[in-house]
Amino acid sequence: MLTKRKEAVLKAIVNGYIDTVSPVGSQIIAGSQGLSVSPATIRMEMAGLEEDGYITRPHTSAGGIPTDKGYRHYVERLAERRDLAPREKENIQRQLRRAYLDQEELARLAATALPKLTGSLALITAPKATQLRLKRLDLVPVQELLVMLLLILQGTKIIRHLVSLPEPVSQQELIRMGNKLSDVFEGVTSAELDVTYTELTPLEEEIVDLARDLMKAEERLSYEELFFDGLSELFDQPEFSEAEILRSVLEILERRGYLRSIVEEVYTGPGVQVSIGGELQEASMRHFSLVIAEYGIAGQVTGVVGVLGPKRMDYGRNIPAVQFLSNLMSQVVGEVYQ
Amino acid sequence: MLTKRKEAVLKAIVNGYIDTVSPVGSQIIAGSQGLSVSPATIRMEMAGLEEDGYITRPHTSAGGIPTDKGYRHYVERLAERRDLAPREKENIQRQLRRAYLDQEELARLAATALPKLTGSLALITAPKATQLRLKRLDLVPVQELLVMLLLILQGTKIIRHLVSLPEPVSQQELIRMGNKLSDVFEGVTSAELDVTYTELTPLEEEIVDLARDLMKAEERLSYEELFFDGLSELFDQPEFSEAEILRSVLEILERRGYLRSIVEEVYTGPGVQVSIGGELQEASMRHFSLVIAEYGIAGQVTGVVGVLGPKRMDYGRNIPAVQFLSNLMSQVVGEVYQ
DNA sequence: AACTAGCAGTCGTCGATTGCGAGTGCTAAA
DNA sequence: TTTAGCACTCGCAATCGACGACTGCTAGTT
Repeated sequence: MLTKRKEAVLKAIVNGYIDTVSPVGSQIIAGSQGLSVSPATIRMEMAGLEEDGYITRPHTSAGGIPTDKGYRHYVERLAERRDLAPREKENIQRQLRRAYLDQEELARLAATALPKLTGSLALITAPKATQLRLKRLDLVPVQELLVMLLLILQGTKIIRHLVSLPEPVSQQELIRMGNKLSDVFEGVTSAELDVTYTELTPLEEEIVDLARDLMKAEERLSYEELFFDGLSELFDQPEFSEAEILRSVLEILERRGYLRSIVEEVYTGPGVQVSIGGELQEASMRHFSLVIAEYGIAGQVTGVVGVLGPKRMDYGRNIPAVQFLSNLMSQVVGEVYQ
Repeated sequence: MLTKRKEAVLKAIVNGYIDTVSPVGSQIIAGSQGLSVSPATIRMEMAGLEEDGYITRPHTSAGGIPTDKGYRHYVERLAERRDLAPREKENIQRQLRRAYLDQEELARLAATALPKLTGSLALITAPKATQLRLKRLDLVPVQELLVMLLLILQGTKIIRHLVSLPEPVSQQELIRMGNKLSDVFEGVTSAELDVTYTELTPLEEEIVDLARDLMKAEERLSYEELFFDGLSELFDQPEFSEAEILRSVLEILERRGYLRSIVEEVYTGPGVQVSIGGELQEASMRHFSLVIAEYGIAGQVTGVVGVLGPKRMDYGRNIPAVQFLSNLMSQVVGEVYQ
């Protein structure tokens, strides 16, 4: 357990380091509010903090910088949360309102808004329903032996697939089939899409089978596509002035699979989650922190929203920002799903 | 006009610079094949080339590096085109085949394939039809007073839009309307979507009006979304080891509007177009070249495919690569549009 | 007249050296 | 327990010089 004063020193170090991106020495700490002791005393405390693993020093005679453990303590107990300004909130709200139809668009818009607020890279997955419901099924001719199967699902989601026909089918017939199948299976989940239900022609059965497979495949998908935005915001951070670090991050971002796994792994419960540096596994993430939260309707449709930034990001601001976006997106998604 | 030998020297300089990314001196040039004269003679030629603006020197006693003018001459007359290996072609073909339904997906896949081939960033727009044709119209209930209007267009494109109803309409009625309107207006262009055609209820008229507006708006859109991929490929290039340049490029890429305008401006005719450094306007593009080509069916559906890379990219390979992708994508798009 | 060998001179790069200043750890006194 | 003082440690930036890659020029060769 840290003493009150040690905590104050740690807080000053983290705040200072977030500010200046360089090791902070005892004199500067002594000058910070709430600590009216001499630098020498501070140094004693720093020695203690170093021993306990909250800070390190780049070299013998340099100031302290927080370790992952130090950041963690800071995030959990020391950082003062500063909510977004009402103006900022309204702005975002207005932007997201524009896209409550297309949920991918929603995610994309959110991904555009976040970086400016947080100085970090935004990571967002489109909302994903755990159970899909069919609202309508269409068959649209493309070529003589090729039709597009269109599954329109609850929540404005659409699945498309090309189907090869064994023999030509008239457009009238396709429309009839679409109407019939829509009629029979409206509002049904993938599990309930059963061909034994009614009397169907062989071709109709085949299409229903295909539709079920498509819906199941979609449900199995762990997450919708992951959007990110704000790379340049990230690159503005002084600690990333070396191209090497940037390169490694870029590589990871382009390997989307990895990011998805990180998002899933990190995510362990409701509310905003913070992962700092080494906590993210993967060596090249050493210099980064991730702040994420789930959004949507629990058990029905959910997605993930978060930011990836330098370890020394402004947690006090970013955590509420992610929180706010998560709530807002839940609300927007909820409107379409009732 | 350049003499044969001056051209040979220029070619050696460009090739050498592309290889080593550092100024190339007279001795190295003298050693290159096809030039059996002494370095001193080369120096004379180099002096001439410099005077004519084909090369510069970073400082008095350094080798030559090509200017934009030098590259231009190289691209147009000197570079030896080297086509992709059959193996590479097959690979790409196989990849693109997977997505001939979703044309956005097609663009995305192409954008993933190109960077590896060219060591550059890929830029691709999804195919865009100059004139849209309606294949089907659906009305799907979302909430009591909210329906989703779905326009299914030729070429598997879909437009979605939410419509607020003045009063509740039964699902049966919505389906009936969808079928009726699909029936009346099947295969029609936006210009022909005219409410005076048949007898329609006020609500139906309203929907047709909306559909026409949506299609027109879509047609007016100058280009579909622009995809890019391969940033890390770009960052591997040694001349971009300074973070400053990277930052400026990233900013431009995130300002998608600018890229779109560049693509449109640069594009002036059929075949592969090359723009080098300063030819791209915009100061921060000084170090880059763009190789782009149109694809699709002229006058019907077109998109743009290209790569953005360092000025010293391998033009001899990248130009055929872009050419190949343009042809391939034209073919794939053609299959859906017949 | 065209080419080349030779040479003096230019200029960037790299490594070593140095001085400076920020910041520490320790000791001894308050 | 706190603080003042001081010697000491390091990183950083600036300076310097040696080195070497090239050039431009001149004078001689083919």
